[in-house]
Amino acid sequence: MTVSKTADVAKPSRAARKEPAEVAVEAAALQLGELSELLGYSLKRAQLRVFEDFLRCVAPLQLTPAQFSVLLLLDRNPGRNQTEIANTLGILRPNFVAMLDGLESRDLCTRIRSTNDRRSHILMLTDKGRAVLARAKKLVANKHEARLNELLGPANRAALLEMLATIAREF
Amino acid sequence: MTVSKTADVAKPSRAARKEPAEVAVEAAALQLGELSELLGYSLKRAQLRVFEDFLRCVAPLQLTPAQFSVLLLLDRNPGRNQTEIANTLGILRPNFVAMLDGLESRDLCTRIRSTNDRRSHILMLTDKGRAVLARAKKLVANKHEARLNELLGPANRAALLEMLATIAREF
DNA sequence: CGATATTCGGTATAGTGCATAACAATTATC
DNA sequence: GATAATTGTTATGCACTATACCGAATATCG
Repeated sequence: MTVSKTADVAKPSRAARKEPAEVAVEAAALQLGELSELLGYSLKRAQLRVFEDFLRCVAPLQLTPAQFSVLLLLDRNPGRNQTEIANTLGILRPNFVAMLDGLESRDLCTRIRSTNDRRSHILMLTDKGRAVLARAKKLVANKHEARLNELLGPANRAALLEMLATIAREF
Repeated sequence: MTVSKTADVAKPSRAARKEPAEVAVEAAALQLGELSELLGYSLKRAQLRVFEDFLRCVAPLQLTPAQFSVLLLLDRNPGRNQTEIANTLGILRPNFVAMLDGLESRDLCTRIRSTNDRRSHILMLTDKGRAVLARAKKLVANKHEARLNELLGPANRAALLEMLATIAREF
């Protein structure tokens, strides 16, 4: 469809009349050109794919990558408040409120008013939160990361991770 | 960070308000734990950094990564319509309209009603568009990608690009 | 041919992510 | 004790994304 007059490859002209059995010509693939050399382009495309697959793999638990990262951080860092967790994840405090509301309403974590500083809320995983996190970890490891390992191989996957961390840290 | 893309708005000064706060005690760093092994996490963080740097490097031309990719595609694929360009970049047609409006209002490209199919708009770079693209390419190559080469080394950068492309293609 | 379906660009709209300003309560500073 | 800073929060705006729908033009097919 959309046969361009300047197109390089055209169907051999069956010109006079339209033949019904002629399947529509698939448009020629566009040339990406320098785009395929642009790191940001591949980076974003890959990121979208990976997040997409993450969501699929962990769909039974209804966790987004961001929510999963929060649960992981809470498990690893008990006794921290909202600001500390949000800062570590690069989430702005105002935007972290609604996110925590969601997790707390699902009984995955709780806010506890600190006795030291009654302004701050100490965040804790609930038992259910720990259970969900454990299940999520397994899904991620066995379905998500395993698939990446299969695609790239363990060595390449490790190298990729290292380079991405370097960029995130030092770029 | 937070480089506004929409208009001539200058970047909000970072230290405008909060200069004197030279904090003495920084809170102990949180443990990332399994987060550092999660590819999607590093992937997104790296992508944000790379886009941020892209915006900085190409700031004189006021081009976002998405706009740059459109100009690149138009240059490489003359005679294509909006749907083809948008599809190639993973942009939905409705969202591509405003984007083209912006580029066209800056006289970087034009929509030309196709004579073959009067529904479709053939997209073309203007002379100014080609000039801006040429300048943008230099900025990206000399400032942006050069910095990545410096950080990773040419071989690693190529390997990274290849793996990201593989993920974007086959994952 | 003519009726129907499809495609194209476009509008409207809703959801989400991200950023800033401002506020009450609390704590730190001097 | 007066002032400044911090914490969680609300409100708000902007950009990006996704879907439904529309008129015009074209394709399909009886």
